[in-house]
Amino acid sequence: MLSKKTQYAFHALIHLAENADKGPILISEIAQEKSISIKFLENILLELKNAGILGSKKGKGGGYYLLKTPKEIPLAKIIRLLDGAIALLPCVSLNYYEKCENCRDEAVCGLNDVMGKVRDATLKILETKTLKDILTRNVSIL
Amino acid sequence: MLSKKTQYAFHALIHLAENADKGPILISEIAQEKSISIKFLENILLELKNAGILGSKKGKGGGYYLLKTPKEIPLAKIIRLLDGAIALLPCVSLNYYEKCENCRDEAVCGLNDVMGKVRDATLKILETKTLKDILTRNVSIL
DNA sequence: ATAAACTCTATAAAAAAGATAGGCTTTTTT
DNA sequence: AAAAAAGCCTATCTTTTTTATAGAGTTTAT
Repeated sequence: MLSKKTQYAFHALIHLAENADKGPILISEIAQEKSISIKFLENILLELKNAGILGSKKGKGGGYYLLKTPKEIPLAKIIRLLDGAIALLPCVSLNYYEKCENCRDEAVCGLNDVMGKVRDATLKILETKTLKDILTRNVSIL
Repeated sequence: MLSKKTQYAFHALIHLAENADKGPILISEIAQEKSISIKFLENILLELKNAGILGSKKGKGGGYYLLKTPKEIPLAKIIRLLDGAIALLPCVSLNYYEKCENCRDEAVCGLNDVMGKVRDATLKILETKTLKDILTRNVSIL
Protein backbone atom coordinates (compact mmCIF):
# COMPACT_ATOMS: atom_id res chain seq x y z
CA MET A 1 0.00 0.00 0.00
CA LEU A 2 1.12 3.50 -0.76
CA SER A 3 1.42 5.73 2.29
CA LYS A 4 -0.84 8.72 2.81
CA LYS A 5 2.17 10.85 2.09
CA THR A 6 2.50 9.45 -1.42
CA GLN A 7 -1.24 9.57 -2.00
CA TYR A 8 -1.35 13.20 -0.89
CA ALA A 9 1.60 13.97 -3.12
CA PHE A 10 -0.27 12.60 -6.12
CA HIS A 11 -3.35 14.62 -5.31
CA ALA A 12 -1.33 17.77 -4.80
CA LEU A 13 0.51 17.26 -8.07
CA ILE A 14 -2.75 16.71 -9.87
CA HIS A 15 -4.10 19.94 -8.47
CA LEU A 16 -0.96 21.81 -9.46
CA ALA A 17 -1.07 20.38 -12.96
CA GLU A 18 -4.72 21.17 -13.43
CA ASN A 19 -4.16 24.74 -12.31
CA ALA A 20 -0.80 25.30 -13.90
CA ASP A 21 -2.16 28.27 -15.82
CA LYS A 22 -2.98 30.15 -12.62
CA GLY A 23 0.55 30.84 -11.43
CA PRO A 24 1.84 29.74 -8.01
CA ILE A 25 -0.75 27.87 -5.96
CA LEU A 26 -1.03 28.25 -2.19
CA ILE A 27 -0.37 25.27 0.07
CA SER A 28 -3.56 26.21 1.87
CA GLU A 29 -5.56 26.03 -1.34
CA ILE A 30 -4.36 22.53 -2.13
CA ALA A 31 -4.87 21.44 1.46
CA GLN A 32 -8.45 22.65 1.47
CA GLU A 33 -9.28 21.37 -1.99
CA LYS A 34 -7.92 17.89 -1.25
CA SER A 35 -8.76 17.71 2.47
CA ILE A 36 -5.18 17.34 3.63
CA SER A 37 -3.73 18.73 6.86
CA ILE A 38 -2.00 21.91 5.81
CA LYS A 39 1.10 21.31 7.92
CA PHE A 40 1.50 17.77 6.71
CA LEU A 41 1.10 18.86 3.13
CA GLU A 42 3.72 21.55 3.70
CA ASN A 43 6.34 18.89 4.39
CA ILE A 44 5.34 16.89 1.36
CA LEU A 45 5.52 19.83 -1.02
CA LEU A 46 8.89 20.73 0.40
CA GLU A 47 10.19 17.26 -0.37
CA LEU A 48 8.86 17.53 -3.88
CA LYS A 49 10.58 20.86 -4.20
CA ASN A 50 13.89 19.56 -2.88
CA ALA A 51 13.66 16.74 -5.40
CA GLY A 52 13.43 19.25 -8.22
CA ILE A 53 9.85 18.45 -9.13
CA LEU A 54 8.25 21.61 -7.81
CA GLY A 55 9.33 25.21 -7.68
CA SER A 56 8.10 27.75 -5.18
CA LYS A 57 7.79 31.44 -4.66
CA LYS A 58 7.70 33.10 -1.27
CA GLY A 59 5.78 36.12 -0.11
CA LYS A 60 2.51 37.50 -1.35
CA GLY A 61 1.45 35.97 -4.65
CA GLY A 62 3.70 33.03 -3.85
CA GLY A 63 2.99 29.32 -3.82
CA TYR A 64 4.05 26.14 -5.55
CA TYR A 65 4.17 25.23 -9.20
CA LEU A 66 5.40 22.38 -11.39
CA LEU A 67 8.94 22.68 -12.70
CA LYS A 68 8.28 20.08 -15.36
CA THR A 69 5.39 19.18 -17.57
CA PRO A 70 3.17 16.40 -16.22
CA LYS A 71 4.33 13.94 -18.82
CA GLU A 72 7.92 14.35 -17.60
CA ILE A 73 7.03 13.16 -14.11
CA PRO A 74 6.86 9.35 -13.89
CA LEU A 75 4.72 7.99 -11.06
CA ALA A 76 7.60 5.77 -9.94
CA LYS A 77 9.64 8.85 -9.12
CA ILE A 78 7.04 10.19 -6.71
CA ILE A 79 6.55 6.85 -4.99
CA ARG A 80 10.28 6.33 -4.54
CA LEU A 81 10.74 9.80 -3.19
CA LEU A 82 8.08 9.55 -0.50
CA ASP A 83 7.74 5.83 0.17
CA GLY A 84 11.08 4.40 -0.79
CA ALA A 85 11.39 1.05 -2.50
CA ILE A 86 8.76 -0.13 -4.93
CA ALA A 87 9.90 -3.76 -4.95
CA LEU A 88 8.37 -6.26 -2.55
CA LEU A 89 11.71 -7.44 -1.19
CA PRO A 90 14.90 -5.50 -0.39
CA CYS A 91 16.94 -8.00 -2.37
CA VAL A 92 15.17 -7.15 -5.64
CA SER A 93 15.01 -3.41 -5.16
CA LEU A 94 16.86 -1.41 -7.81
CA ASN A 95 17.09 1.80 -5.80
CA TYR A 96 17.05 0.53 -2.23
CA TYR A 97 18.81 -2.81 -2.53
CA GLU A 98 19.78 -4.78 0.54
CA LYS A 99 21.16 -8.27 0.61
CA CYS A 100 19.03 -11.04 2.12
CA GLU A 101 20.26 -12.26 5.45
CA ASN A 102 19.80 -15.97 5.01
CA CYS A 103 20.15 -16.16 1.30
CA ARG A 104 23.28 -17.90 0.10
CA ASP A 105 22.90 -17.20 -3.56
CA GLU A 106 20.38 -14.78 -5.03
CA ALA A 107 20.95 -16.23 -8.47
CA VAL A 108 19.42 -19.49 -7.27
CA CYS A 109 16.77 -18.04 -4.99
CA GLY A 110 13.27 -18.74 -6.22
CA LEU A 111 11.74 -15.94 -4.20
CA ASN A 112 14.24 -13.46 -5.55
CA ASP A 113 13.37 -14.57 -9.05
CA VAL A 114 9.60 -14.22 -8.71
CA MET A 115 9.76 -10.94 -6.83
CA GLY A 116 12.11 -9.61 -9.49
CA LYS A 117 9.46 -10.38 -12.07
CA VAL A 118 6.84 -8.57 -10.00
CA ARG A 119 9.14 -5.59 -9.74
CA ASP A 120 9.69 -5.54 -13.50
CA ALA A 121 5.99 -5.75 -14.26
CA THR A 122 5.24 -2.99 -11.78
CA LEU A 123 7.99 -0.68 -12.98
CA LYS A 124 7.03 -1.18 -16.58
CA ILE A 125 3.83 0.65 -15.69
CA LEU A 126 4.98 3.08 -13.02
CA GLU A 127 7.98 4.30 -14.98
CA THR A 128 6.09 4.91 -18.21
CA LYS A 129 2.90 6.27 -16.74
CA THR A 130 3.29 9.87 -15.66
CA LEU A 131 1.42 12.60 -13.88
CA LYS A 132 -0.20 13.36 -17.20
CA ASP A 133 -1.84 9.95 -17.19
CA ILE A 134 -3.59 10.49 -13.90
CA LEU A 135 -5.05 13.92 -14.65
CA THR A 136 -8.78 14.21 -14.88
CA ARG A 137 -8.96 17.28 -17.04
CA ASN A 138 -7.00 17.76 -20.20
CA VAL A 139 -4.24 20.20 -19.55
CA SER A 140 -2.79 22.18 -22.40
CA ILE A 141 0.84 22.27 -21.25
CA LEU A 142 1.28 18.52 -21.80
CA MET B 1 7.55 -4.16 0.89
CA LEU B 2 6.45 -7.47 2.30
CA SER B 3 6.47 -7.62 6.08
CA LYS B 4 8.84 -9.87 7.98
CA LYS B 5 5.83 -11.97 8.83
CA THR B 6 5.19 -12.75 5.18
CA GLN B 7 8.86 -13.26 4.45
CA TYR B 8 9.17 -15.66 7.37
CA ALA B 9 6.05 -17.47 6.19
CA PHE B 10 7.63 -18.04 2.79
CA HIS B 11 10.83 -19.34 4.33
CA ALA B 12 8.92 -21.64 6.66
CA LEU B 13 6.79 -22.98 3.83
CA ILE B 14 9.88 -23.60 1.74
CA HIS B 15 11.43 -25.55 4.58
CA LEU B 16 8.26 -27.57 5.06
CA ALA B 17 8.05 -28.33 1.36
CA GLU B 18 11.67 -29.34 1.10
CA ASN B 19 11.30 -31.67 4.06
CA ALA B 20 7.83 -32.94 3.32
CA ASP B 21 9.10 -36.51 3.29
CA LYS B 22 10.23 -36.32 6.91
CA GLY B 23 6.81 -36.15 8.55
CA PRO B 24 5.78 -33.31 10.90
CA ILE B 25 8.49 -30.66 11.34
CA LEU B 26 9.11 -28.91 14.66
CA ILE B 27 8.57 -25.16 14.92
CA SER B 28 11.92 -25.01 16.66
CA GLU B 29 13.65 -26.71 13.73
CA ILE B 30 12.29 -24.19 11.24
CA ALA B 31 13.07 -21.31 13.56
CA GLN B 32 16.66 -22.42 13.95
CA GLU B 33 17.16 -23.27 10.30
CA LYS B 34 15.77 -19.95 9.11
CA SER B 35 16.91 -17.74 12.00
CA ILE B 36 13.45 -16.73 13.07
CA SER B 37 12.31 -16.04 16.64
CA ILE B 38 10.54 -19.22 17.68
CA LYS B 39 7.66 -17.47 19.35
CA PHE B 40 7.08 -15.17 16.40
CA LEU B 41 7.17 -18.10 14.03
CA GLU B 42 4.69 -19.96 16.21
CA ASN B 43 2.09 -17.27 15.53
CA ILE B 44 2.77 -17.33 11.84
CA LEU B 45 2.46 -21.09 11.51
CA LEU B 46 -0.76 -20.95 13.48
CA GLU B 47 -2.19 -18.45 11.02
CA LEU B 48 -1.16 -20.66 8.15
CA LYS B 49 -2.82 -23.58 9.88
CA ASN B 50 -6.05 -21.67 10.53
CA ALA B 51 -6.09 -20.74 6.87
CA GLY B 52 -6.03 -24.40 5.90
CA ILE B 53 -2.57 -24.32 4.40
CA LEU B 54 -0.79 -26.27 7.11
CA GLY B 55 -1.76 -29.16 9.32
CA SER B 56 -0.26 -29.94 12.69
CA LYS B 57 0.19 -32.73 15.16
CA LYS B 58 0.62 -32.24 18.89
CA GLY B 59 2.74 -34.18 21.36
CA LYS B 60 5.93 -36.06 20.79
CA GLY B 61 6.63 -36.64 17.12
CA GLY B 62 4.38 -33.71 16.32
CA GLY B 63 4.99 -30.61 14.26
CA TYR B 64 3.72 -28.90 11.14
CA TYR B 65 3.26 -30.15 7.61
CA LEU B 66 1.77 -28.95 4.33
CA LEU B 67 -1.86 -29.84 3.71
CA LYS B 68 -1.51 -29.13 0.01
CA THR B 69 1.15 -29.71 -2.57
CA PRO B 70 3.42 -26.71 -3.19
CA LYS B 71 1.95 -26.07 -6.62
CA GLU B 72 -1.48 -25.65 -5.06
CA ILE B 73 -0.34 -22.75 -2.90
CA PRO B 74 -0.23 -19.46 -4.83
CA LEU B 75 2.09 -16.81 -3.44
CA ALA B 76 -0.74 -14.28 -3.49
CA LYS B 77 -2.62 -16.33 -0.93
CA ILE B 78 0.21 -16.18 1.58
CA ILE B 79 0.74 -12.46 1.12
CA ARG B 80 -2.94 -11.65 1.54
CA LEU B 81 -3.19 -13.82 4.61
CA LEU B 82 -0.31 -12.19 6.46
CA ASP B 83 0.00 -8.72 4.94
CA GLY B 84 -3.46 -7.97 3.64
CA ALA B 85 -4.00 -6.12 0.39
CA ILE B 86 -1.61 -6.56 -2.51
CA ALA B 87 -2.85 -3.51 -4.41
CA LEU B 88 -1.18 -0.13 -3.93
CA LEU B 89 -4.42 1.69 -3.16
CA PRO B 90 -7.47 0.60 -1.17
CA CYS B 91 -9.76 1.65 -4.03
CA VAL B 92 -8.24 -0.91 -6.41
CA SER B 93 -7.96 -3.80 -3.97
CA LEU B 94 -9.97 -6.87 -4.91
CA ASN B 95 -9.93 -8.41 -1.46
CA TYR B 96 -9.63 -5.39 0.80
CA TYR B 97 -11.50 -2.76 -1.13
CA GLU B 98 -12.25 0.64 0.40
CA LYS B 99 -13.73 3.62 -1.35
CA CYS B 100 -11.55 6.70 -1.82
CA GLU B 101 -12.51 9.61 0.36
CA ASN B 102 -12.16 12.42 -2.10
CA CYS B 103 -12.85 10.54 -5.25
CA ARG B 104 -16.11 11.42 -6.93
CA ASP B 105 -16.03 8.80 -9.62
CA GLU B 106 -13.59 5.90 -9.71
CA ALA B 107 -14.46 5.23 -13.32
CA VAL B 108 -12.93 8.57 -14.26
CA CYS B 109 -10.05 8.55 -11.78
CA GLY B 110 -6.69 8.32 -13.48
CA LEU B 111 -4.90 7.10 -10.37
CA ASN B 112 -7.45 4.35 -9.90
CA ASP B 113 -6.93 3.33 -13.49
CA VAL B 114 -3.12 3.12 -13.34
CA MET B 115 -3.05 1.43 -9.96
CA GLY B 116 -5.58 -1.07 -11.22
CA LYS B 117 -3.19 -1.93 -14.03
CA VAL B 118 -0.34 -2.36 -11.53
CA ARG B 119 -2.53 -4.64 -9.47
CA ASP B 120 -3.41 -6.75 -12.51
CA ALA B 121 0.21 -7.09 -13.57
CA THR B 122 1.23 -8.05 -10.05
CA LEU B 123 -1.54 -10.54 -9.53
CA LYS B 124 -0.93 -12.15 -12.88
CA ILE B 125 2.38 -13.28 -11.41
CA LEU B 126 1.53 -13.79 -7.76
CA GLU B 127 -1.59 -15.81 -8.44
CA THR B 128 0.02 -18.15 -10.92
CA LYS B 129 3.37 -18.56 -9.25
CA THR B 130 3.18 -20.95 -6.33
CA LEU B 131 5.26 -22.30 -3.49
CA LYS B 132 6.60 -24.81 -5.98
CA ASP B 133 8.15 -22.01 -7.99
CA ILE B 134 10.21 -20.68 -5.10
CA LEU B 135 11.67 -23.98 -3.96
CA THR B 136 15.39 -24.48 -4.28
CA ARG B 137 15.46 -28.23 -4.40
CA ASN B 138 13.20 -30.27 -6.59
CA VAL B 139 10.60 -31.91 -4.47
CA SER B 140 8.94 -35.10 -5.62
CA ILE B 141 5.46 -34.46 -4.25
CA LEU B 142 4.91 -31.61 -6.72
C1' DA C 1 7.83 48.28 7.63
C1' DT C 2 4.52 44.96 7.34
C1' DA C 3 2.14 41.10 5.93
C1' DA C 4 2.03 37.09 3.12
C1' DA C 5 3.81 32.82 2.24
C1' DC C 6 7.19 29.33 2.03
C1' DT C 7 11.35 27.00 5.05
C1' DC C 8 13.19 24.26 8.41
C1' DT C 9 13.68 21.43 12.32
C1' DA C 10 11.86 19.45 16.21
C1' DT C 11 8.47 17.03 18.62
C1' DA C 12 4.37 14.44 19.61
C1' DA C 13 0.70 11.22 18.91
C1' DA C 14 -1.07 7.18 16.83
C1' DA C 15 -0.72 3.05 14.49
C1' DA C 16 1.60 -0.91 12.90
C1' DA C 17 5.17 -4.26 13.08
C1' DG C 18 7.92 -7.24 15.49
C1' DA C 19 8.74 -9.91 19.37
C1' DT C 20 7.91 -12.22 23.83
C1' DA C 21 5.45 -14.46 27.72
C1' DG C 22 3.00 -17.91 29.87
C1' DG C 23 -0.59 -20.87 30.84
C1' DC C 24 -3.65 -24.41 28.22
C1' DT C 25 -4.56 -28.59 25.55
C1' DT C 26 -3.47 -32.71 23.19
C1' DT C 27 -0.71 -36.73 22.43
C1' DT C 28 2.80 -40.01 23.30
C1' DT C 29 5.58 -42.64 26.27
C1' DT C 30 6.69 -44.87 30.42
C1' DA D 1 -1.70 -42.33 35.73
C1' DA D 2 1.94 -39.28 35.35
C1' DA D 3 5.21 -36.90 32.89
C1' DA D 4 7.08 -34.96 28.94
C1' DA D 5 6.67 -33.19 24.28
C1' DA D 6 4.73 -30.16 21.27
C1' DG D 7 1.43 -27.26 19.40
C1' DC D 8 -2.66 -23.65 20.86
C1' DC D 9 -4.14 -19.35 22.28
C1' DT D 10 -4.33 -14.80 23.98
C1' DA D 11 -2.31 -11.04 25.94
C1' DT D 12 1.20 -7.77 26.46
C1' DC D 13 5.26 -5.26 25.47
C1' DT D 14 8.75 -2.89 22.63
C1' DT D 15 10.27 -0.72 18.64
C1' DT D 16 9.64 1.42 14.42
C1' DT D 17 7.06 3.85 11.14
C1' DT D 18 3.54 6.79 9.90
C1' DT D 19 0.88 10.69 10.46
C1' DA D 20 0.36 15.08 12.25
C1' DT D 21 1.52 19.42 14.64
C1' DA D 22 4.20 23.45 16.39
C1' DG D 23 6.67 27.43 16.03
C1' DA D 24 10.36 30.28 14.98
C1' DG D 25 12.92 31.71 10.65
C1' DT D 26 13.42 33.60 5.90
C1' DT D 27 12.08 35.77 1.66
C1' DT D 28 9.37 38.83 -1.17
C1' DA D 29 5.74 42.12 -2.59
C1' DT D 30 3.59 46.19 -1.50
